[in-house]
Amino acid sequence: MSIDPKTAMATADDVAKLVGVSRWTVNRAFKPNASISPKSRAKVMAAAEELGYAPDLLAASLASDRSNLVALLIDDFANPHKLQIIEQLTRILRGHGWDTLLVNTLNAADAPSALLTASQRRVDAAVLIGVQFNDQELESALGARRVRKLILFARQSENPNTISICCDDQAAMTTLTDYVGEQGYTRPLFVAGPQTTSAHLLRKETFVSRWQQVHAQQLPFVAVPAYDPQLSYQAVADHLRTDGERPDILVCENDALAMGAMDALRFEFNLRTPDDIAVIGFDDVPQAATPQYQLTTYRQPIAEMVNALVDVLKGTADMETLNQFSGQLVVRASA
Amino acid sequence: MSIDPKTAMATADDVAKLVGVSRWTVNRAFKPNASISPKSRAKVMAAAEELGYAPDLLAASLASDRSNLVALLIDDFANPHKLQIIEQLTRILRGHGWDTLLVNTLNAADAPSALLTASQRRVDAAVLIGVQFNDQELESALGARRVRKLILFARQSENPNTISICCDDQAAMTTLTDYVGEQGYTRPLFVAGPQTTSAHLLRKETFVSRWQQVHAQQLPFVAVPAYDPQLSYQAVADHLRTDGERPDILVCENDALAMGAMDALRFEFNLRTPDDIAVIGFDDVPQAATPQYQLTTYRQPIAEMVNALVDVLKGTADMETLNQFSGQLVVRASA
DNA sequence: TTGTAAGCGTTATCAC
DNA sequence: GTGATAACGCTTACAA
Repeated sequence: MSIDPKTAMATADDVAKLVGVSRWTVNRAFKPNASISPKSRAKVMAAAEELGYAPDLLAASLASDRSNLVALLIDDFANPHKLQIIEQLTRILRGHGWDTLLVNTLNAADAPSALLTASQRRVDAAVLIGVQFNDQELESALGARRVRKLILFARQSENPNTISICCDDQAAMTTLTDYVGEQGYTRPLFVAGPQTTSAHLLRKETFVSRWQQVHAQQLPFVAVPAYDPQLSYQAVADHLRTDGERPDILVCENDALAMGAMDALRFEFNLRTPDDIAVIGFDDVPQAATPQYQLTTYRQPIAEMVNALVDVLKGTADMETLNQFSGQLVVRASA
Repeated sequence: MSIDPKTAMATADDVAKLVGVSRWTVNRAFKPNASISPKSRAKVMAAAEELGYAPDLLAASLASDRSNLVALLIDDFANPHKLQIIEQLTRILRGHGWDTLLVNTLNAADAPSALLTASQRRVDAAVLIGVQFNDQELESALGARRVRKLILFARQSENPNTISICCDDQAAMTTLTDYVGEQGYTRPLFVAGPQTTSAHLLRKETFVSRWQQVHAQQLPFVAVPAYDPQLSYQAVADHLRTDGERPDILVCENDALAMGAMDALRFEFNLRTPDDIAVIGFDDVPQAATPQYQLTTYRQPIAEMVNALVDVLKGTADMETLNQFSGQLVVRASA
């Protein structure tokens, strides 16, 4: 059943003994740029192979105070965009030598405890992605103080103790707002996510203020309690059923909401997109490109942002531009 | 920017000094069932709070040889079912005190290296979920004998050195096959995933042999190179375009393939489901329940299976029943 | 290029 | 209930 190694795991000392060198030499053989003769290294590596030795990363982390571990905190698994981000983050980080601890923070109340766990594992950084964790809670959480680097990914923050790697949401949303105007839509309905933190409010407020500035018109909106297509479906269906004036476009905070909204239009009201009501999203998830959605949306440069995260970890990042990434509007049939 | 604790992190010794007890007493205060007086514990906890102390899990793992870490190896991020499994695994494991290392194994060749990394972090177990990793490769990776427990989740294995936590796929597929027959379908087309390992072939072979046994009829199939709806869309579209006889039902190895297949029917051929061609899947992903799919499928008891994984980690599992879970057919409109 | 000594912060085990 | 000793396997400095 279980693979119980009969003999204890080989250590650097065992290898050293076998080769007839010091433990340090064994260690150097495993360091890329260590000063060691090719001959010694070859001998060490051969012996290591024979004994099945590989350096113990736990002991290494303890001694060096660098874990090469990053904690990824997520609480929002209904949004398919998260799967994309997880994929890219884990892949690119691993390519640069970091492993990823995935922590499912059940809800906002659980986030401080998740952060504490991460700090106890001595992660080099904790990356919060979409976690409902407002700046105030962040400030007071013990875990937050214990974590070396606290990084908000794809989300802005006003907290000076955190590093925010994200698009310029205002700029992105302005692009999108102007596009909606140019296309001739006149009665937008904004479909927003949870209205819990200032960061969550940003896209909506940018859209609303920009629209009012140009069209001098109050805007209705729907608030969905989570970035979950099914909840969006319900909220949009309820709203359209009760509210009098029918919008001509649904401007959605992200694709998860947009897809649910579009489904509601089609299956609850038999409305076509974009002929009856247009829909526009944010994120460009894979499903957005499928024939049933053909969703017009805004794509963030995730890979670039992850590479910036790597720079932050290495300490070589340009901190000024970290929250100024810009993506692109992806125009499809839905709006 | 980063939250560099000005003072070094407090250790158990610091707390001990402040309280005026020994380091071991501090440690006991943090152990649930340690023999320590409530008074001592309270004093220790107060001091710990003051100093921002929390036990270092790295040092604890090193000393105790138990990491409370599980590595999750995944190489298949296009399948939305993975997100569900990840969510439940991370949540339930965390509830029992295990953290999860998420390793993105880029491809089959990369899996041994991912396993090595995990072992170097001294994980208590490595869980392979959907990794294209055949039994032979498994065997050689196991040769290193570095991972304590190697667990295949939601997949069968013939390798006696691994622990397989999964449904009885033959039984499940037989249920499904019989349902298809009972519904009166006569010309099934099987939509299969990668034909790389024996485990991947299992569902298809079960369906084919069961069908032939009852209907004495050869069965066509399509092989999709990955569990990706988009690739399934293409493969199914190509097949239906070239092949003469039109099937009356697509039996898909899982929902990811089924959704792509259904999209192809609708958008490439303007065929309706189930009137023109029915579709049946496996997994019951959230999208399967949406109005556009209404997918008939088979749901595995993921939460139960994860709880079994916890038992395996604790060493309290009944090893006999680990690969005998049974799920249920979820009948919706698609077949 | 190679070796030595002194930690890193815990836990296991035994004594008191 | 509490305290002390010896690991755990590596890294950092420095010496040879």
